[in-house]
Amino acid sequence: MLTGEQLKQQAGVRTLQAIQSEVESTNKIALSVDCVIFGFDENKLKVLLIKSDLKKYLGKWSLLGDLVFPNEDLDAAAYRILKQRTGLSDVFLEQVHTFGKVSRHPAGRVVTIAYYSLINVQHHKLNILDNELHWHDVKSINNMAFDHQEIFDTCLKQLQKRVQEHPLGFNLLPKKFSLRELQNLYEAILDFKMDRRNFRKKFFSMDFLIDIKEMEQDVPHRPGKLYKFNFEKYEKKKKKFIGIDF
Amino acid sequence: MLTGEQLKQQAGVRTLQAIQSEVESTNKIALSVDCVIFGFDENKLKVLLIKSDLKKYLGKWSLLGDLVFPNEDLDAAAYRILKQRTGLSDVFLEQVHTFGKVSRHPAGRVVTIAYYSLINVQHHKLNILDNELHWHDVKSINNMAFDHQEIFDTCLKQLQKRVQEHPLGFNLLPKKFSLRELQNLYEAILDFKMDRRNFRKKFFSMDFLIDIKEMEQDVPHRPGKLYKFNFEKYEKKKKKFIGIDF
DNA sequence: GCAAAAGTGTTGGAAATACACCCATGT
DNA sequence: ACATGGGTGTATTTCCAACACTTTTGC
Repeated sequence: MLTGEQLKQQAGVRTLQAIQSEVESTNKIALSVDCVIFGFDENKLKVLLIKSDLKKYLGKWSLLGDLVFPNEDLDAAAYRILKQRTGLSDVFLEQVHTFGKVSRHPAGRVVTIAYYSLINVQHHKLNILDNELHWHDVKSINNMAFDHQEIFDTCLKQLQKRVQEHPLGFNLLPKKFSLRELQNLYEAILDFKMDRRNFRKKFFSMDFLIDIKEMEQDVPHRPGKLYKFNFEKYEKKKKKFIGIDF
Repeated sequence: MLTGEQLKQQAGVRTLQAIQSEVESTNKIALSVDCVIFGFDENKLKVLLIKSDLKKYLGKWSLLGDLVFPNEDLDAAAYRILKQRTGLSDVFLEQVHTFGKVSRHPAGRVVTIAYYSLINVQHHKLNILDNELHWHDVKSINNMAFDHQEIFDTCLKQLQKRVQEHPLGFNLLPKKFSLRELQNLYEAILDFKMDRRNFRKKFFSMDFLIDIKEMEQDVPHRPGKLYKFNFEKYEKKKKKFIGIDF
């Protein structure tokens, strides 16, 4: 059992000076950010990975990440990585989970904050400079470096969940898209086929798709209408209670 | 524009030695864990807070937290805090989000990982040793120390969401509970009234409640049946697809 | 004219909602 | 007897799932 004083000592009832001295001395840990960058291409969900060059993980793929600078916000670090690797700003980014097992990194204690990001591959295509960087089909991902497999799995699950609750998916598509593309996207993310008629009914009944009076071009079949997502209208609607369901 | 070499340098394509030296030298940040500890008492959702003793936040309430030890897993740090403050082990704990604004803490750069925890107040009642520690009705929480208001709000929203999707709520109740207590719990967490008959129908149709053939004692009205939640049966059921809905 | 995907409605079942009365217990 | 909450059933509506044919375009 702890004495009251020890309890106070250990539990944060310290003077600012005491905390400051701890912060400045012993209890420091390296912090990194890792980004699971998703793209959608050829009707498949892809993820951008880089080859690890550490001997321990030679030839394995790893997520894009970097240490967080001491004077840098966490989100800013994630955006920095995205900018460096894809050339894109203003991309969708969401923090998912922080991974901090003591020995997760061979270089010492590194706690990493995982984000996932959704980008439009069309915009990005010309910006891959580094030939160690590749898009991978999410279905073929296994055996990554470090604990990146776990991080990736967690982020993919998060994406699958979120895409059903919020209109995130549109970040993976061009501004103008057909309903077929939208359905292909959902099928790729969730990994199962849906009924085409019910899918359309669902989205039309939400009433967030704007018919922009344009058609697909250069398709070898009847062209479909193109739509934009009405984010403003969506934002105005306050989120409803979903209901207990487990 | 960055050169290829700079890009490599900045983006993690470094030797292990280079990373090690960074990890060991400059890019270190203090890490803490903050716990939003929820309880349920007198039909109200409560949260356990401590009075801040920093001059800057004098008299304001703050979450229970502490720095993470360099050789300690993140979850272990959170459990340590819970054990110290409530005397309880084996409590429900879930990581929610990591907060890392550069100047969020007056003592320097401290990134904090927020958890929420659900405890059974009955078990805990005798273990509050520290008189700076108090249960607060969540509805009356405002103006906390540091950025703890934001952390608290985030965790409460997370709880509200999760409790609708998973059987977490039972962690706040005694092992044996009546349906009335269960409904009161949901109403307290979600902050609205539900129809009693439909609530019962819902839970009975899930078929996870075990009738333990006991009745409430010492109630000034007709006693209700007591139930336990069948976690094993729940675990066996694989999670279904929910459906697109936003 | 043929291949390929676009576009379109109906129906049946399941689940959610709204709603009112009798029952068991303590005082 | 009465006050309090326990326990139950039904009708209505809403939402979801299943399902097939005609149309438009490119080749």
